[in-house]
Amino acid sequence: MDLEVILHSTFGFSTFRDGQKEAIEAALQGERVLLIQPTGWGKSLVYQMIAVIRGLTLVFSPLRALMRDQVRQASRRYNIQADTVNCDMEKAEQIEVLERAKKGEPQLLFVAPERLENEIWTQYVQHLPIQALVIDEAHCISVWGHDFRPHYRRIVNVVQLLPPRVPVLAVTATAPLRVQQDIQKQMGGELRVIRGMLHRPNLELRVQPVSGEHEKRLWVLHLLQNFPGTGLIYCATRSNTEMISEFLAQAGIDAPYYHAGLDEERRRSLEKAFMENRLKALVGTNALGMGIDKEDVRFVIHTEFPASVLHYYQEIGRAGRDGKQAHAVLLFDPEDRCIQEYFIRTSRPPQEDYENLLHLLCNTALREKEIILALDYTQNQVRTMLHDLLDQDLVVRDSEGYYRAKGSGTVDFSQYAFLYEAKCQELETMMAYAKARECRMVYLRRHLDDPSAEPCGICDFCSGLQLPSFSPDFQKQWGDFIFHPPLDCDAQYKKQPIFRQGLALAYFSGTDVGQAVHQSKYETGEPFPEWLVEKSAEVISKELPLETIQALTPVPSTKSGDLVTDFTKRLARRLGKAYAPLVKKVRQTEPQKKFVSKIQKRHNLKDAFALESSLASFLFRSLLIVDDVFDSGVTLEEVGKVLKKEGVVELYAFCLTRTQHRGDV
DNA sequence: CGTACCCGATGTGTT
Repeated sequence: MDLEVILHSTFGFSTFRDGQKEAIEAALQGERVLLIQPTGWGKSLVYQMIAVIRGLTLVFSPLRALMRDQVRQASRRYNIQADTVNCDMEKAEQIEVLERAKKGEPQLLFVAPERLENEIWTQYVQHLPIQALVIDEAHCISVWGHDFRPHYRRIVNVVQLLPPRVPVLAVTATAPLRVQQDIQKQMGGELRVIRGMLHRPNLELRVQPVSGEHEKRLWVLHLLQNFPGTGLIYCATRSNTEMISEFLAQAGIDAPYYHAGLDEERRRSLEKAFMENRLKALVGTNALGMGIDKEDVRFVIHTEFPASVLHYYQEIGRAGRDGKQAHAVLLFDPEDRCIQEYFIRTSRPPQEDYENLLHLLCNTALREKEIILALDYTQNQVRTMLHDLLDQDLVVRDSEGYYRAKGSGTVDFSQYAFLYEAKCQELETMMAYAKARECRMVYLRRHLDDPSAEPCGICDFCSGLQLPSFSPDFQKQWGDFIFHPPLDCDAQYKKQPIFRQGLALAYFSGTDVGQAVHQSKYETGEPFPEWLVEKSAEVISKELPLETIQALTPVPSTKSGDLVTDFTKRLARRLGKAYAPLVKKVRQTEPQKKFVSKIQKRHNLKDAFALESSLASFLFRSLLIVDDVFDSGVTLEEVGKVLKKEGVVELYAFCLTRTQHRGDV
């Protein structure tokens, strides 16, 4: 078999890159190959060629968007038969593809690891003539497989079904030894590891020490005004992406926020706009990632450091793929470790939850969905626990998806404690990057176990160059920004959005507004202080179309002397608007637990509100509904619906505070 | 206070 001939005839290249041929040959000879090379090096060609030579090649891929791109690229560019099975397809469509695969027709078949427990899939899998198996973005096994996406630890089950010497290949840009070991477990045998050099000679690495979000904002704006081209801005939380994006908008820079809370359509349209250079930047959480395939990203700025060096290298790796000069700036504030520690802490539920779950499954066999409802945990929590219990052989899952406890065993948490320590260590290593007294690129590469690392010559350590700072005038011009978080009021009533617009004065946590609300609400019971009325009035006058709003309505409570009622009265007076308590609470609702799902909140509040006076639509076309804390938005929705039903046309919402956690869990 | 996939329950509107 002459690989060069195929390279030329199918792919149109005349020579292989260093390591490509080695990887292909090793895999074809039945070795288990882990190929580590930076993005853009040509890892897909390696498995595409294996597929061309061997036939039906099963590829595990982490994202549907990635699968789509790969199918398109393989079939359009190289005329390779490529297919995918995923949840945006109808059942019949899935069966069609699997029937074709049974006959060995597609050369490439892309699936997510979660496919493994799909009923249709399990019926077909024994009959598929799989000639090779590939794990794309294999670091996901380690980064996600331990908790977030446990199906990444089930890949080995498929590998073990394959006849011996069937090629098994894993590819990624980042696999330090710990990750390599996790990958090896899933590949089920001795690994041939091919490590390329992770040097990115055109990436200029910089660290800028900062303190607090005020200073960070100024730096981000300053950098954006000075960097040419387009880039990415990474934040640790969704709310920070929204804040940064709004700040930049006020400075005239179009850099929308991007995170997993946006719907698919919005995400795709942002990606497209970014690709077409219609945006200066995208401000995103780590959702901004593997789907972004743009050659000329000129800069990546981090407003908070990520969880590990691996994460950081992956994220900055999206800059400068075209080989031209690109910047990677980390705005470093050691205080930001708290948020990463929070993510580490909560990546697994507390021990007692495992015991509750195990206890529940002793008596009855339940499906995942039923467990979620019975115990009121999130899907992630339940899934993580179930897979841990499956691994420990304490629970079994039948073919219909029912889980039951096996007997009387106890959960062993020692492994998870070990993992916790490893993650903390990786966070330390990331933080030490900011303080490192050596070439930044060398530091990153060494911690990714890249064997050869020469100083890059262009990072701040090598070059001795710091980023030029901004002037006092600049600081004066942009320094007084205060963020008023928008409220996601996208719920519909009769195809119309219930609210035209919603606004909070500030976030609940970490702000003086939040503290004042907390104090009145949970400690003193005293009315909200007057400065809250004043600030609210200022913001409402500025941000909402006050002239069209006719009156203010409080979200009602069954309590008398309610804080919100009192506050709304004072606010209405201050704004010179009518105070109109049009809605009343008609029954007592359950006191809220800390984390309940949106569905349960809706259930709790259903028909809890009714019209106080039938004059609403007669008197008012346009109302502002006022509350103290915006959490999931369900309360506002319910109150809004009552008024909409009565014919009030325009509704606006104002809350003193908005929580930062998601209400949709 | 963040990441995805999958699947079936629920709600809304049309014929």
